[in-house]
Amino acid sequence: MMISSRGRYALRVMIDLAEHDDGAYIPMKEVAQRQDISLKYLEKILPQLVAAKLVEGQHGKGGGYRLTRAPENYPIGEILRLTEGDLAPVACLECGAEACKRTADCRTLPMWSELNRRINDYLDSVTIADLMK
Amino acid sequence: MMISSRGRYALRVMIDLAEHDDGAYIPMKEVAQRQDISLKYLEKILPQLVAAKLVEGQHGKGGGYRLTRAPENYPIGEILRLTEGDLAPVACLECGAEACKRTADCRTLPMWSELNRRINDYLDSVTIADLMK
DNA sequence: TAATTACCCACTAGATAGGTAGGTAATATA
DNA sequence: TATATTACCTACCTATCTAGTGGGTAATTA
Repeated sequence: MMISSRGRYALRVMIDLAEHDDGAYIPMKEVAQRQDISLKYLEKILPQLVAAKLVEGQHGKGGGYRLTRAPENYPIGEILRLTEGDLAPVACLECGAEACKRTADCRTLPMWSELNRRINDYLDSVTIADLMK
Repeated sequence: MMISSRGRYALRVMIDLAEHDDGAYIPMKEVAQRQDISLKYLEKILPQLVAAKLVEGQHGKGGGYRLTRAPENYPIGEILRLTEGDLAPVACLECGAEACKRTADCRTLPMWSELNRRINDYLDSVTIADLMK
């Protein structure tokens, strides 16, 4: 399995924020209840989304989170690459991967590259707006 | 990351057997040396390939392994689904997965299904013959 | 000032990956 | 028949990762 709970939860939070967006901040407590996800666990994921400016957080009463873009401007691939670290199907295609010595005449590398391209292309062709009710 | 060493090694063994096929059995000791993979680890993978009749094994001197089909009749997807257990990108699409209660109106399930379809379709469109030198 | 909310840090149980060690069973050859 | 060779089997190990929990602090509003 390729996509962990972290990435799937991030996606569900973003969709939830999009579907309940009325301009106000939405506290994560509400999202956690609606989505039936541990609030504590979400609190570890959200700061990463804030740092990447996918959402903005506001402290205090009346605070919470809110999207920074229109839903159609969030490609799913962007959210997953951020939260999962990478979507590469094999280790040698991961971002910081050190070149393996077999790279030059590796029989399988071209196939992995093409698979990687297809996965990313598809996930970048879908947006949050496509997944809303 | 989605494809573990187990699946990648299985693939490299199959390609090695295909490239060195002269009708005789090829001992795994040779393959392990050529591919620079732990023989002990390969010995844990091969019985699974034998059980699925992807290769046949022969004991004793002059023994080893040999492909049971022509290289163009091995879709990569078949080998990987066997050795990896599953290629599903998310847990809820795995073979023995119990239905999650959100399935009915899950926003993300259709996307995961389509991704799953694309991954399997591509990997089934490539064969061992395509990966040989 | 009190309540609320984001955010930070440390810890943990369980699962999995990627092996290693030490054998036994089957087969060919001398 | 003896020996070497090879597949194949069982048990074990260690490091890493996942999906959390617990206990706070900082910022903001009412």
